Amino acid sequence: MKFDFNAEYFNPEHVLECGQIFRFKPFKQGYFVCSADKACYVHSDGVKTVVESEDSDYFYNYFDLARDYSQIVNRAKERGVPLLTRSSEAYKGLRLLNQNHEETLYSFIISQNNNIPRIKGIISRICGGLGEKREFLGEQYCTFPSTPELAAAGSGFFRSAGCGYRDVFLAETSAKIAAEGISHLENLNTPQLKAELLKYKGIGGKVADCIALFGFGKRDSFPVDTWSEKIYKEDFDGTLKDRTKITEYFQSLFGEDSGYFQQYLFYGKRSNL
DNA sequence: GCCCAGGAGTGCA
DNA sequence: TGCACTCATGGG
Repeated sequence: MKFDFNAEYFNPEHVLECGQIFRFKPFKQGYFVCSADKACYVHSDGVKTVVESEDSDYFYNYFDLARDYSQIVNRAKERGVPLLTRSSEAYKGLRLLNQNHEETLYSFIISQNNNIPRIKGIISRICGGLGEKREFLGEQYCTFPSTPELAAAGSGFFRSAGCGYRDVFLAETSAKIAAEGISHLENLNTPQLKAELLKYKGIGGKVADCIALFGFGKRDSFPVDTWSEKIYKEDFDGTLKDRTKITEYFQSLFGEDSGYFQQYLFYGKRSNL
């Protein structure tokens, strides 16, 4: 099955390269993208962006296609912040993904104090070791392991996959979720969800914000990492040092647009816009 | 060899 | 509460 969408506000490169997703690779004329136990092929000619998969409904929601991003970009430009104006114009094809809860949670535990290429490698090895092998469009891929499979693997597996000291975080948190489930995380507001996420080993403020934003659709989240800190100092003349307070500063400034604007800024800053 | 990466846990004052 | 220290690992 395939469907297409206006490419102006759906650019595969912008969506995938902005740091919210770690399981994708160049494929044919676009990208091969994996999410949970599914895969799709997304490509664009600049006019139409096409998504091919075995589950159109899943990927229509995954790419957040029910939302009008032209209004978000317009609101970003109205802020009068030079970096935000440049970034939202240059990357107006960026969209926030609606990712799987558990894949997002484990992936961002791995992301702490780590760089994106290495994060991709680690997650790829975890999926290769524990996931189910499948094929789509003649391309082999592996599903993201279930929580019970991760919990059964133990810290030794995570260490061998290259997780480093994060091995025990993944082992403990997957065991806790295997025992308790995560259904209690649904239908919470953003502060409530963040407070619950902070109870897991390996999840601090920044990672909780990323999980809330990318895995639970909490668009009023504003993750603050080393890049956001740099943006705060250089582009907002900020003087606060506490990352929690920097997060609160941006949330009070951007409100319900926090998550979108954070991604424009993050991607723009990393791209040296 | 050093510094950095989408940071967080721990110990100590 | 605040702050310094430490934690694997690979790239530049």
